[in-house]
Amino acid sequence: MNIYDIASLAGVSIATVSRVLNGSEKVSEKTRARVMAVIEREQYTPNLFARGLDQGTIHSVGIIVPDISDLYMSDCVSVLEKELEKEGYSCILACSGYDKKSKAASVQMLLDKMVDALILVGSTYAGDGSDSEETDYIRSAAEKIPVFIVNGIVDGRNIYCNICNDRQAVYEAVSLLISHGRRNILFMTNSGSYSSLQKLQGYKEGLIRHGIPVSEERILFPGDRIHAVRDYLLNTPLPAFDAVICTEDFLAVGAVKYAHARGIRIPEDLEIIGYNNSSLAISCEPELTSIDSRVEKLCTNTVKFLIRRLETTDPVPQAADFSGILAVRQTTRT
Amino acid sequence: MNIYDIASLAGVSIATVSRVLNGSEKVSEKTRARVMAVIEREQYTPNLFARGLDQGTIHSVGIIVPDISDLYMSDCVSVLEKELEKEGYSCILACSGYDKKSKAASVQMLLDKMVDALILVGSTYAGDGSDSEETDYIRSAAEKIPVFIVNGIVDGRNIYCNICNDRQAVYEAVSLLISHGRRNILFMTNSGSYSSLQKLQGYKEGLIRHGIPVSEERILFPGDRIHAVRDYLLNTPLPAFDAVICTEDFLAVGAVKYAHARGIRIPEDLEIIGYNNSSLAISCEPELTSIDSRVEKLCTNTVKFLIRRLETTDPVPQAADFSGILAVRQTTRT
DNA sequence: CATGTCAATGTAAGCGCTTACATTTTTTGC
DNA sequence: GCAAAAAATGTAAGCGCTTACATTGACATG
Repeated sequence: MNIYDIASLAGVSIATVSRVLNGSEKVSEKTRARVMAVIEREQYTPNLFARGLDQGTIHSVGIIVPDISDLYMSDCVSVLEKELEKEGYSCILACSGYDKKSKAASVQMLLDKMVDALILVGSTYAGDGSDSEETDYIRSAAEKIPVFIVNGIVDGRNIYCNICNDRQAVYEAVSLLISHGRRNILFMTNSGSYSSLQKLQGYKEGLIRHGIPVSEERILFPGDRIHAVRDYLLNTPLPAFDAVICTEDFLAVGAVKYAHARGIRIPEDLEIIGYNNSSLAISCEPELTSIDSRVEKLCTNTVKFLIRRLETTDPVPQAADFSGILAVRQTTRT
Repeated sequence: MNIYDIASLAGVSIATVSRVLNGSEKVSEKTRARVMAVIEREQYTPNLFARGLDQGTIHSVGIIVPDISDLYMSDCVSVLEKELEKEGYSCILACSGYDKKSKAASVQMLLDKMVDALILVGSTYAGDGSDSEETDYIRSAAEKIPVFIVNGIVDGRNIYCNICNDRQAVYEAVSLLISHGRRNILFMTNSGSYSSLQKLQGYKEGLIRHGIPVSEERILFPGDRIHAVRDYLLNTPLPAFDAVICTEDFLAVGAVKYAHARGIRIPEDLEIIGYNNSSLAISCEPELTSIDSRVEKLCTNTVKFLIRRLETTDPVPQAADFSGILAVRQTTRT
């Protein structure tokens, strides 16, 4: 069943059917009704590829996430999909994994699918200083279609970033803990991503601003050496540390677990702050105080930028950042 | 840059370029090399829509999940995407929400996108008995393209289901608890989905087989009445219940929380079993014993069925079921 | 009543590919 | 060295749309 069939059934030309389909004005009410009736009756839907061939787009965008099982990323995808659907775009999902090679492969795969734009969730690893090498595949994709990054920064033409101001958020978290009398605050992270670095930066600034020296041994990377960190948390006599800021809620849950194992009271003897304010934060015991990284805001704004970029000629900001918000629960004092 | 450009740059006809592109045998090595060189140099990728127009497919499948933020579903999508990508199919994701209307809308949306098949994750609600009405939109989609269901059952032509034998898994969990001397086992669920009903069935069968009467007041639906359930768990004097089987890990985490609040010892006084063996199960304290619902197996098999259905004429089973496996951790005795 | 306007509709040329069929070139057997 | 077979390549007809441009016919104007 194609446009010719519909045309002959309705006794009009294909051009008229096409006009009805596309809501063009130049059709009399009478014919429009007749054609619509046939379309309805036959349950006709136009062939998307034919339309795409003519127009160069089928209104799809590629979304790349390293790991869709990650709570933060699935939250992002959830919001992105909802917003894009509203605008008539479909989402082609690619789970890239974390290494550069496979990310680049996912980008290429989506480019081949002729998506109108690319959304990358989660920042690139910038920790090793080879930032420019890490992101060259992004820049090269951006030569063809606009690229939008949620929670990461890559600069370049046709690349648009939306980030949560993690540095500021952690800075404020540190300040809060210090106002509670904490002096020995640990920082725990498991990645060298752009946002993790920002968080670390906020941590350091927070300490320094309050005259507390930064000690490298209070910065923990369980990803690298899970056992060392475990031993540290289980065996270091208090109050060698009296608070922990984690860059992921699940790290905070881990910290809670070790503290419980030692009989440390939370939040009296130890305050713990997680990150992302995920569902984990409210389903564990005690409920986690956590920094809300504004997923909803970041993602709706990303789609706003995307639509503006694709469908208007209005200028689109290269970057937007939003402030994190501390959701206070049971692992910090009030 | 299109196939004509490549053809003239390489000094051949477009048919030859097309043959090179599609790996057809009838091209001499010499010309193939020459054409490939030009393709490479110009970074040419064929227009997918043109190809799709001719062949009627661009090798995409629609995946519908009620909520991608749900751990179970994102796990499914992760596996599905990985497997489909291997086979050269891309995934168009739709987050449908839970109600029938919007599920039907998502189905229609993906049908319009001309996907080759549909994968529905999570069962339909069959709890109200109106199963046939609930699933008619699935059957009508199945008239056009094959539909694959992960963890749910809808029967009909061109519909293929992969499920975890939840009934059996819960039956075995109940048996285990009874072998530990438990008699007052609660069952907690938050949905009326097909799989929840199966779990409930397994629960009842387990009790009956061991001569324990089924008591309706031991079957809890926090979704319906969260406060009533909360009160029950917080105030009912033990040993009115001595074990809980939950149809979701997060329900189990909630149960742990209430038990801790009362100072109930786990697993000595109360054993708790969760479901899905999610990352939640290992990140909480104590770690949850949980029923593994075989997501990996279900999803890889779904893709296996799908590929066989789309690319061969071999018959494909209408349904496959796999057994759940109990992952024993700290919330049950050993 | 001839003519110009304008709204409604139709005609046909792409969009960039694949592929059946036609044509040319190479190989093979004698 | 030639005919026939085989291999390589080319030509052109779609695939199902959109849309610029052409045509038609109704109506108003002088």
